[in-house]
Amino acid sequence: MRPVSIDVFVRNVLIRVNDFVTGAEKRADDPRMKSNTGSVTVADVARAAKVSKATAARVLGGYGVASESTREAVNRAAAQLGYVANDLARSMSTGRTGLIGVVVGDIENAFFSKAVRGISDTARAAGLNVIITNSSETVEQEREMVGVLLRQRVAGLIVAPTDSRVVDHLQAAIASGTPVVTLDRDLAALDADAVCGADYDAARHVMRRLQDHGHREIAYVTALTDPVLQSDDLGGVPISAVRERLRGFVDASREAGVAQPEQLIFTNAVNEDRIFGIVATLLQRRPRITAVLASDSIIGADVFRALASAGIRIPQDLSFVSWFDADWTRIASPSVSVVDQPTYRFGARATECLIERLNGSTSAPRKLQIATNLIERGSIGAAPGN
Amino acid sequence: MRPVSIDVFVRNVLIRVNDFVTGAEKRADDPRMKSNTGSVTVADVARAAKVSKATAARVLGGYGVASESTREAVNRAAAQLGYVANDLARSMSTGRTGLIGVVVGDIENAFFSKAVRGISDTARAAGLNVIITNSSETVEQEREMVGVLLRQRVAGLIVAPTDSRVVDHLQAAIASGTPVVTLDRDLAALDADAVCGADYDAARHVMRRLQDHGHREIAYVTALTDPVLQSDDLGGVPISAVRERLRGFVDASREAGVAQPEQLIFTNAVNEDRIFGIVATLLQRRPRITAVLASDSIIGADVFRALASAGIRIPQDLSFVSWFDADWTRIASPSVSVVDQPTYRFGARATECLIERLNGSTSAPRKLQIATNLIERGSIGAAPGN
DNA sequence: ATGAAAGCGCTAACAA
DNA sequence: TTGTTAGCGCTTTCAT
Repeated sequence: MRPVSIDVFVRNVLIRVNDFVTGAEKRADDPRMKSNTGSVTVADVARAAKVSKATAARVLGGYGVASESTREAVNRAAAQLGYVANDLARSMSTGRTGLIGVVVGDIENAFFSKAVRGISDTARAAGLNVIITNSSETVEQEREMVGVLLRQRVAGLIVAPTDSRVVDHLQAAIASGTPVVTLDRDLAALDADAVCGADYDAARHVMRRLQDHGHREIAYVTALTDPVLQSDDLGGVPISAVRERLRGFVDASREAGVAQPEQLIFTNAVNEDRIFGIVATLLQRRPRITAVLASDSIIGADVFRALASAGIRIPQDLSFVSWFDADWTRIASPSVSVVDQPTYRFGARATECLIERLNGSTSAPRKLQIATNLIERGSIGAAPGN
Repeated sequence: MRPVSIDVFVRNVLIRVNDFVTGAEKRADDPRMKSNTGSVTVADVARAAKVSKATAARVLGGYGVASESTREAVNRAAAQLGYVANDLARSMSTGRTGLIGVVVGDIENAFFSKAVRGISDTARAAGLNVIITNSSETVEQEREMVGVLLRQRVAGLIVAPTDSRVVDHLQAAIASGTPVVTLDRDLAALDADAVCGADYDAARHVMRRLQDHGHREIAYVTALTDPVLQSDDLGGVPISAVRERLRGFVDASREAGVAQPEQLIFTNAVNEDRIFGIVATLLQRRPRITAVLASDSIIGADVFRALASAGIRIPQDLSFVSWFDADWTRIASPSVSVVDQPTYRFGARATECLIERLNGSTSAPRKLQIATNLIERGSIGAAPGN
């Protein structure tokens, strides 16, 4: 027989909970009446199960030991009262939150949402939860989000940093004991693990392929703003992934005998209008540009449309390659050749790195390069005779 | 002159922090040596600023009052020590976390990532933070994630529920005082606010449009599994959005004189292979199917490719409409007409609803319908003579 | 304007 | 195996 008195008491409590909605006064008949969160605590469960708080906590928290009978009694009481553990309190005591903080540039970008999936899956498998935030590719928001996550006391941080010149907030995080792994982008000035694509190699590989098809005047379209490209070399480019691609592009062009490859970099591809404008000017250029590289799939999509609406035939008139294997690249006609970035794996590896750090690894920062291969589809053809 | 002693002390501390990396022993010269998180606390700041804990907490927490001079002293000390507030402790005391929990079906789906963006923006504007989780469209994971969020003591929940027959976990959340708003899908059995698209109307509108073009034999492709469609009516369909679209589809078909519209519903469109198979059988049917509706943009993308690879010309041979204005629909050739679901707005409105509840609103659950309009592009044409 | 002390819900010694 | 007692870092009366 179950202890009937408890059942009755429970019903009473539940009714009260419903009556007052917030549950703030659910224990109105309890002289202490202190609860501000309105939730059932270990103390409540302990009382109902007629054991000490510590004992109840042990079985509820799954640590320490307890006899089968008390274990049962506590669990029953917990179930009846609708006990929900308070992870905040638990974290306070243990000093561990089991939370991983993530800051991506743009969650709407398939590149990142796929990476986030990789992070979530890997983290969950390790018993960690994930908080995802967005920087909108601005340092201000990035800094703010890092602050929010640090105040939430995340165990570690995975960040796709917006600007390699701004590392103080991440440096501070590391210094205070919160490991950081950067995603897709490496920060030379930061002693942190980094998981990136092999962007330089990928760019060179694409260029070689194009050059094999007779292309020389190849354009590169990027969201980068003008000013950062002013400097002689590419040192000013604030995102390593972009910089490495550009370096690969420039080196390969130069080796193929292009005198001024920098002039074939088209910047400010930040929205549809800009991109249509870029494509228009790009098509005017003489000697004729015979191939175009898009720095990411968002840009690529608009470049493709601009090209199509300008009546350009791919690949007869012009060859085209985009970074990232987005959905649209297989639906486009012709289907678009892409540099496949396995971003799910980026996320998974980054999380694994972070977990190693959480387990105490203090080895030198590791800079991981994930191989990216060129998926050839229908958008690369021979350079038209010029 | 700054108090030099503090500066020196600070350096000392900082050096130690770096030496020991975790910072766990940073106050090794402090006899208490109790810190397990390794972070600077209000007590540390108070001591450095030579004020009481309460005073330091007041200025650091931005509540209560303090004289300009102490305010300054405290802030300086905090900056020098690298104080980072502990939101866990803060939440413990105040009983409020300022966190919104979100459970979506699939973060990789642009539909949801856009909604998530709407949620994040709106939440942040209200000073709330967001935890995003994934159910992978399974009830088990949905339940688990709701549990995680509840234990994290989120202030409220926004959920895209996977199965309208499983509401106990959400019911429990509401009963214990955590408001819930469902996104994209309504749960008849749950007394919660819901923000959905006007799916029934949208389906009827698309159908009317198609019928105006002479179409009668119109197919509907959905990820729904067979069994749930067994019942006579559509009552068994576990996702309201899908159900409403199907109802609209069936009603409109019937009104146009189609005897058995249910037979034009093609189920199990869960992956590329299945969808190519579905399209193959769909094309065999006689009388000939002249138009196809895809239940979402993931399905739509594969249907479009299957159609294309089968050599079907759109819209001459067949008209095609997909739900959701995904990227690929404008890149496809012809561009695809879509039912535009402003999911950013779905997310924003859902968050607004939730915030109203957090502010104490106890009005009856509101079921919001966001209008969805048909964006006509190039994939709808006259039905070919049959 | 400032300080002392209690407490949020939990875990973690230490005893019994 | 179980209970007692201190905290975790913060907020919040209540005095001063």
